[in-house]
Amino acid sequence: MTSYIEPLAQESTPSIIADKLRKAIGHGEFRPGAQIVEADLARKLGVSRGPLREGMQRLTQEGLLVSIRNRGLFVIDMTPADIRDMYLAREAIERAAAYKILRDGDFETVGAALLAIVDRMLAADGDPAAIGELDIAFHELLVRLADSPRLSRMHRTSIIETRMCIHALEETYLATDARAIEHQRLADAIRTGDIARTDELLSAHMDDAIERLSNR
Amino acid sequence: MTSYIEPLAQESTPSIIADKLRKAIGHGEFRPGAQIVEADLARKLGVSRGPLREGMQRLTQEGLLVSIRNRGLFVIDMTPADIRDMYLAREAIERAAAYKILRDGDFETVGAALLAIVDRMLAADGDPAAIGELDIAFHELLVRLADSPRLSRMHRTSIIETRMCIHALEETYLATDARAIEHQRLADAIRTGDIARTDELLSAHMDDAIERLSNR
DNA sequence: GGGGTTAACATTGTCGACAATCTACCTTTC
DNA sequence: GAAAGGTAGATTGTCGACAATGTTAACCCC
Repeated sequence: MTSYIEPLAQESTPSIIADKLRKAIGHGEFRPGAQIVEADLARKLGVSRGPLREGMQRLTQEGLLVSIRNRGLFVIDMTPADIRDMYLAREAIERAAAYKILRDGDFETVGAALLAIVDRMLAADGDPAAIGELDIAFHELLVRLADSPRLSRMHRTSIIETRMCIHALEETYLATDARAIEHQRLADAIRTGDIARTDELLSAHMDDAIERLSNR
Repeated sequence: MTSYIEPLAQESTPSIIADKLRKAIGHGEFRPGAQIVEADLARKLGVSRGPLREGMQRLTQEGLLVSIRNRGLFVIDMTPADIRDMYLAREAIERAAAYKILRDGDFETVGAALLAIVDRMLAADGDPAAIGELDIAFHELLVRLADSPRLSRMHRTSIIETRMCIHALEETYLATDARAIEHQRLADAIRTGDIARTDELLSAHMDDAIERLSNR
């Protein structure tokens, strides 16, 4: 049971703006390489340029936007090298998360929760968009259940970048059951507490993803 | 040879401010838990509150500052749980960096460069401040030589947090040769390309650090 | 004396305006 | 005709002022 009495965290305007921008970028509302024009966006969001700029600085810090002085802010354009680097970072984070869960977490419960997502993937019956979302949900849940503020924060950025990639090539996105099976094996390894196998599967999983995204 | 002709990256004011703030926090100029008063700081830095706020948003995103709405920004106070979480993240990053170097980098050169730092640690002859700086330099170099923008960016935040911890208890900081030896073993493992041993030593190294910082 | 209300102060949040800079196009010159 | 120079437009960078909010302390009432 969670108490109703908890410190109420009023989010600051810049953080709300940052969230909205992240979603927009992840869902392809801003194309990679596109310029973010402050005045336009401020008008659309109904705020002035000040808070908007503050929010955009957050995304710049995360590496989702790149700043060119006196020119403006641009959405990052993921080169093949960027994709590899992003998966390197994601693997580092998710490995640490899995390791923490396996070592001093309730890996059986976590594994079961992950398998529930796999079930929904299998039920999605080849719908690329749905499977893509569930794929991301799987990895988000894995890191969230590791209960590490730092890993979660770092992971969030990687997830947005993953979304960008998936969105950029949704049409050529392979939505076979193979994806679901891969996740199922991983969840099973976690559920049974098999560290070595989890490590191996996670590593292979990332390599597969790079492979898929590079051969477009 | 590096060419003199290269794209000149003019850093934006917020990013310069963010750098200065990171240094100040890392070196204990702002104590953990202290409030950052915008007007004062803006005057000291010779800028207006606008760019300053943008820079501070970056540190908020990194988790170095926490924002309480209408109250202000405060330097993070590292609880024991935070220290553990920080080392979890640092280990994840440095492991990935070491792994990348060992797998497809020039691990002999990297190992040699790291050993050079160890030599300076041994030559520092027990000076806590010098050894602390070299300790950090060792880990910074390790990640930098992995040549991964994302790992480097994530690592930078962790390093500031490490600095905060070291600075907070510099007086009780153990400056024995044991620290240098630990790093020496690690550098040697990398130089000889021994993945398993690097993994093991890195993990033990982080556990040691947590141990040291928790038993104050 | 404890609890509640009120007023003054300090600090942050937001905005609009102006200055600095860059890009693109047009003009001039050889 | 091509290159250099100049100009207009658009966009970002910076600032100062004002509004909103929270805190503190004094004061009053019970």
